[in-house]
Amino acid sequence: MGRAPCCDKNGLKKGPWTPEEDQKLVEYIQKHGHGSWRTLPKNAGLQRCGKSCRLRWTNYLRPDIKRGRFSFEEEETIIQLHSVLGNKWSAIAARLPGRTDNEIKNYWNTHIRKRLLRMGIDPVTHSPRLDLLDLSSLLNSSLYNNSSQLNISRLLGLDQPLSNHSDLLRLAATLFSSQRDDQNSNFVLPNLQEYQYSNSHVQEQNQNQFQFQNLHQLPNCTTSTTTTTTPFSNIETQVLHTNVEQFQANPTNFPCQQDLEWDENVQTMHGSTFIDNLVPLPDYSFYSGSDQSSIVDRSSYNSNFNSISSSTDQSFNFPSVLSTPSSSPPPLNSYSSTYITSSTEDERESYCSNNVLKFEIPDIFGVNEFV
DNA sequence: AACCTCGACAACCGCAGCCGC
DNA sequence: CGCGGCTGCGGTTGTCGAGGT
Repeated sequence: MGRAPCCDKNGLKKGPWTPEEDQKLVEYIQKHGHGSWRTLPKNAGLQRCGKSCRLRWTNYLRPDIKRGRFSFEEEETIIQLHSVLGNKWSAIAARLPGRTDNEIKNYWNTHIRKRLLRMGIDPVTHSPRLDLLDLSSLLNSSLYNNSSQLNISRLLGLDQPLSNHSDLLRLAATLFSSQRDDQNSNFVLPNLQEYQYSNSHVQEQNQNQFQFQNLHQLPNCTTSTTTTTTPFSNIETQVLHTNVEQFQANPTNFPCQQDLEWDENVQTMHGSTFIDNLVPLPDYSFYSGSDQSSIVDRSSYNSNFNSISSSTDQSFNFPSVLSTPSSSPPPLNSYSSTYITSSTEDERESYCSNNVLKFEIPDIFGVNEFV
C-alpha cells in the first residue's frame, strides 16, 4: 500500500497555520466543499498537504467547532464514554457536539487522565490501582507475621484465622467500609474480588474498560439491597482514606458480620443478583438529552446506550461488558444530580486529592494480578 | 531580566481500513 | 481477489505561553 508522500518531501509547508492560510482554506471549502483532500490544497492555492488541510479544517476551522473550556457535563460524558469505548476518540467525539476527537484526546491526556491517576484510578481500565493501595504498613507489621503471637484474626475476634490472601483482601475492604461508615457516607466498599472477576473477564474479552460504575456503586458489605447511589463525578469521594494506624489503634471497628455477608456477595457475584442488586447502573440519560436529575429505568438506559452502540462501528455489547443480565432492573443512579458543584477543575481536583485511597499491597499477596 | 520548567494544545506521523479498479 | 489510492484514527511530538526561580 503506497503511502502518501510526506509534506516536506514535496516542499510543502508544515507547522502552525497562518491566518492567511486559514482564510484560504475556509473560503475554498465554503465555496466548493472539501471534496478530495488530496487535490484541495492545490486547488485552494495552499502549500500544504491534503492531510494537513483536513486536520486543520476538522480540528479548528469547522464552523460547528465549540471552542473553550469543557463543561462539567462534557467532562462527565467523556469519562463515561471512555470507560465504555476506550481510546475511541472519534466515537466519543461523535457524542459531544462541537468537540473534536483531537480536542477530547488532548483534554483527556492533560486533565482527566492525570486526575484519575492522582485518585489512584487506572485511566485505562477505570479500576482502582491496587498497586497504590497502602496495605504495606498493615501487612508488614507484626499483625501479619506468622511468627507473632498477635495476628489479625485474633485482634478482630474472628473465629477463623486469616489464612490466605483472600481473607486479607476482605480485611482491606472491611477497613474501607468501616471508615466510610464513620464518615456517614454512602460509599460502598470496593469488592476486591469483584475487581479480580471483572478485570479478568473484561481482559479476556479484550475490552479493558472496567465499568466505571463499579467504582461509584460498589457492593456494600452489610447489605445486599443497596440502592443508594454515589454520583459519578464524586469518584473522588469514593476512593477513601485508609488509615491503618486507626485500625491498629481501634481494631474493634471492624464488624465481623461483614465477613459473612461478603461471602454472600461474592457467591452471587457471577450471577444477576450481584450486579443487579449491588451495582446499580449509572444514569446515561444525558445521552438522550434528558434532565440530569432524572432517574431512568434500565430499559431506557439500555435504549439510550444501544443508541450509542448502534451508531458506532463498535460491535460493542453493553451487557457483555457489564456481565449483567438484564433481569431485575434496579434503581439507577442519578449521580449527576448530586455532584460536588465546584465550579473549577482545581476545586474538584482538590476535593479529589483529599480523598485519595492510598494502599500498597506487597507482592507477597500476589495481588498484582488484580491490577 | 534571564533562564528554566511545565502545562496546554495544535499539528504531525504512521498505521489500518475502506473502496474503486 | 489483489492492488493501490485515499481517508480517518490514535499516538506522539512540537510549539508557545505562563509561572517560578
